[in-house]
Amino acid sequence: MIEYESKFFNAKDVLECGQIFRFRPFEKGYFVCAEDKACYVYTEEGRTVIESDDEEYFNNFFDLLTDYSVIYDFAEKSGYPVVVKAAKLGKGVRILRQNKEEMLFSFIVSQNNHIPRIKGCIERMSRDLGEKKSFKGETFYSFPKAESIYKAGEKYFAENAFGYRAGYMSACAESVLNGFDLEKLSSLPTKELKKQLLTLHGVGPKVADCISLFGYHRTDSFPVDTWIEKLYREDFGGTLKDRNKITDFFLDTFGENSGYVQQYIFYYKRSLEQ
DNA sequence: ACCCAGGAATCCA
DNA sequence: TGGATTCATGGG
Repeated sequence: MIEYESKFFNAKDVLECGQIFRFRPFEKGYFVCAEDKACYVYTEEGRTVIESDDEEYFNNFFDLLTDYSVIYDFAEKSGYPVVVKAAKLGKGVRILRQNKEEMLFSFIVSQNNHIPRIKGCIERMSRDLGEKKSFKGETFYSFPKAESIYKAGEKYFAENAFGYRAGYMSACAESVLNGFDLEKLSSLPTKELKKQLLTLHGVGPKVADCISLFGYHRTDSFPVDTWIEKLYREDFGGTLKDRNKITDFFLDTFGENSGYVQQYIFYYKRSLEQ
């Protein structure tokens, strides 16, 4: 069991800010799945508890070595009211260190899709193509490997409500099997990493930025989706229409902390409009 | 019936 | 290079 005392870790904030899809309410908190592992996490009065069979993995997963007070202070002193408000609301947000391949396939599913539907697709896919596991008496399934996704074929995804993303799933699975090495890209600078991710069929700028931020922990990434675009117009008075240029605007403004700011404001904007 | 969602590929000028 | 169109699906 890991115990972590900090106001900069809140299970709800971390899980519901949009960076992860495989979690569900459980007892006092949440049951979280990552790769072929699971944990139980809850926060009570500024104290977060993590139970798992692999503490080293989840110690890294929840980014426990990073001091988020520095990041929070940066947001609070940014000079942008919306960023200050967002950081206050999502004080317990952290950027998880998730598996690269899982991020690739998860965010392919995410494009032009609603979050509840994304969760459903990923859950069904894991049940059908992953391995059955259990933790604390709960059944869960590992995230399927590229090989399983490739073997399932485009037909499986088309028949299981993945829509036009079905072809992207098998195309990317094929690339990975044919030697597209996600781990090897770790040595590249962020711009070059993104450039390489963009060569995958079905991976555009937004999905590449999500993989870069959540899978490689490149906080000099700034995914722009419809929510961020709306926020950019309404709260930053922005006029640019090209999402690539909107990304550049935020990168120029927030630099190495762009990814953290992005999660704060994405979570904030969505929580307002529910 | 319409609109929208953590967009990207494709076509077209 | 930049803009419009097309691509499935289901919840509101």
